[in-house]
Amino acid sequence: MATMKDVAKLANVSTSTVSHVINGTRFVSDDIAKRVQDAAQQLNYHGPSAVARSLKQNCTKSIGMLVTTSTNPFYAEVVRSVEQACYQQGYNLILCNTEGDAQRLKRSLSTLIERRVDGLIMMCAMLEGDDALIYRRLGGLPVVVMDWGEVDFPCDRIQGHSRQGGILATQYLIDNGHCEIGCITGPRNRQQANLRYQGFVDAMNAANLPINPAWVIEANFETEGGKAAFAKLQAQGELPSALFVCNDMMAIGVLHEAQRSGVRIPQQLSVIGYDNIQLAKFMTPALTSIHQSKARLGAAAVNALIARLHDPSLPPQFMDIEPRVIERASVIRK
Amino acid sequence: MATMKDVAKLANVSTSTVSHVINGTRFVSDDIAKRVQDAAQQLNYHGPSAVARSLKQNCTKSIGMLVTTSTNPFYAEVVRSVEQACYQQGYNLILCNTEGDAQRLKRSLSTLIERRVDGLIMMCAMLEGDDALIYRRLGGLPVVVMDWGEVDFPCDRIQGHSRQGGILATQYLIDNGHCEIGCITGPRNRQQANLRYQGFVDAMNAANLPINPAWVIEANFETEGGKAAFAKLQAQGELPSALFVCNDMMAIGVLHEAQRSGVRIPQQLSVIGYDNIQLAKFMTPALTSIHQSKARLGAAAVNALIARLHDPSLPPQFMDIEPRVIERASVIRK
DNA sequence: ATTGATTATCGAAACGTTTCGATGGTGGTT
DNA sequence: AACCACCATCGAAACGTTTCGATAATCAAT
Repeated sequence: MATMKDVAKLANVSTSTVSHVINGTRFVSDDIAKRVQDAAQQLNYHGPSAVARSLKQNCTKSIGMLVTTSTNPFYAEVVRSVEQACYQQGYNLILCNTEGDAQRLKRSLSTLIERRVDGLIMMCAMLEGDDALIYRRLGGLPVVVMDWGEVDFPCDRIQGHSRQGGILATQYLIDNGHCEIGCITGPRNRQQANLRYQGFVDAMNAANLPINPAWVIEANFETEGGKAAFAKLQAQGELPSALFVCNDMMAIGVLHEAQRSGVRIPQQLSVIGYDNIQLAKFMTPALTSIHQSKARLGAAAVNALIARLHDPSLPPQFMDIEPRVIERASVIRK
Repeated sequence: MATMKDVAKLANVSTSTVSHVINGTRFVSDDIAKRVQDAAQQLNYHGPSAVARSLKQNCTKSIGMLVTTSTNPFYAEVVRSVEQACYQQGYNLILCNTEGDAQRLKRSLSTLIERRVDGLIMMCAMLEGDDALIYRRLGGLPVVVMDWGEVDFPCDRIQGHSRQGGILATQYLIDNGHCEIGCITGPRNRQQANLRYQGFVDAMNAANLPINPAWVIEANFETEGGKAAFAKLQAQGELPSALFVCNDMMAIGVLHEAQRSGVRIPQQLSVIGYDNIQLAKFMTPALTSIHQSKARLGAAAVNALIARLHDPSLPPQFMDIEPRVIERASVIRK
């Protein structure tokens, strides 16, 4: 692959001149510029090597993203919007799945650091205990955290406004005349999962409705988990009249299991989900859900990162994206 | 960030020695090794800069992937398996969405080349006409194509065995006693879409069944497209007794629209999808589908790429992944 | 004529590694 | 004592850029 040197030699100018012509970074007389262009063309020179450039400029114009599983539709949509924002800002995205594996998270983090990404977006469970020492390695690398967990290193945070979302969902059920409301939560040790549940509690309390502990089930944010949770709920006897399921994937599992066991939704049981993934509207019945803009989440993360690149002294930023209810067919007025 | 030079200075050895100690690339006496380790620790040195290393070694240990939309569940699963394979082989994945935009494809391709990725995986519609000139830029960069389209530059190809899959799906419907079979295809200018349709035609012909052109509808592989296609089908009058929908996303649209307009599936209409995306089993009714292993597709692509890196003289490779029927509840025996 | 400002170009160092051909020291063989 | 082989380490060049200070030429003002 041809280099600037080659071009310079052929055009009989110095490499610096080539660099300036290619980048348009300072004035070069017309005929020399042309000579350089021609030489470049002739040698099939295509773009300065980003790796050499990065070495010299000490910045790679790339950002790393750690995500639990990029196939989860919610994550997938966020990843996509992150990539989109990167593209618009001239950055590239290096994507790493952790699959919930601490070892893999550590190794991926290390390679991202070695690759000298300019910043990091983390949307995955974080390391705890001794493993967390690895964050010391970051050495001032800007990080945006998009998910649960307390973090003991300085970073920016972008989140859905989960507590408010939980309230919104529950209130919506209440407003539709439901009093017996259950909740299928995500893993409660994850902050966002817990906040959604807290929102549920808040709304129930505010409405003076009792919470039946048998109707509160902790699951894993996966479809299978939702399925299992519903089976468990059903095995216990009496069903509530409505269910706040803390993400759409679990809600899909609930819908499926309900249908399988002859419980009609929404006639016998109303269900509201959370995340409003793209497929929610195509479920039968179409899933009522709490929408949080994945596009805004992703864009906000990238923007926060880049803002910090420009001014590393910025105080840690927190940003919540407002949720709202999307009414569809899985909740019935009682 | 500390460099090898710094470590070398502190440990009073040459940078080359540091390099060898860090990489374990040749014997170094114990005490010197220790001195180096200590110095590294003290300076908080973490890993050689991949960018400097890449510059010197002329290989980046990273591969680029161009994909139409990473949120599409099928693509998402393939991307994930690609990333997984990369991780296992010590590579990183730079992901770029094209969103079906030729301009964006071109720009992404350019930056990937400038970044000197070691190889490229393309799972997106390709450029045509003048734009295709850009492939000349590749200059010997190994490319694996995972999708439709004739390609006029040398590359490896990994694909689902779409024609066979189409036959499989159709034959399954026939085996279940269906004679009036329709087909909702993807965009026929895409090779894979067309092959699936061809498989449909093959199987129908082989069984001496007539193909009713009114029951063959071309759509766009999206949920909305499936929905629209079904609406169109229905507007035309008589429905077939079974439908081969050429991907699961469209099948989901069909299921949804059918339910909305009171057509019972599978009682009135059997449906078989294609791809067997993760959510297929959670639809109501659970979607019978043609499975193609996304994990194997992704792994095969990465392996082909890396094989070629090791031996660039390899002849172009073609690889098909075998499809098979996954029986669920959306097809009924007639 | 000298100086100064301006313009057009160049040359060399630097970025952080890896690599390869020295180099100097040690011990064993003749 | 001279030679050789081997070992541990070093030094310098190279990778492909960018950047900054230097240089040379032109022209205007003193």
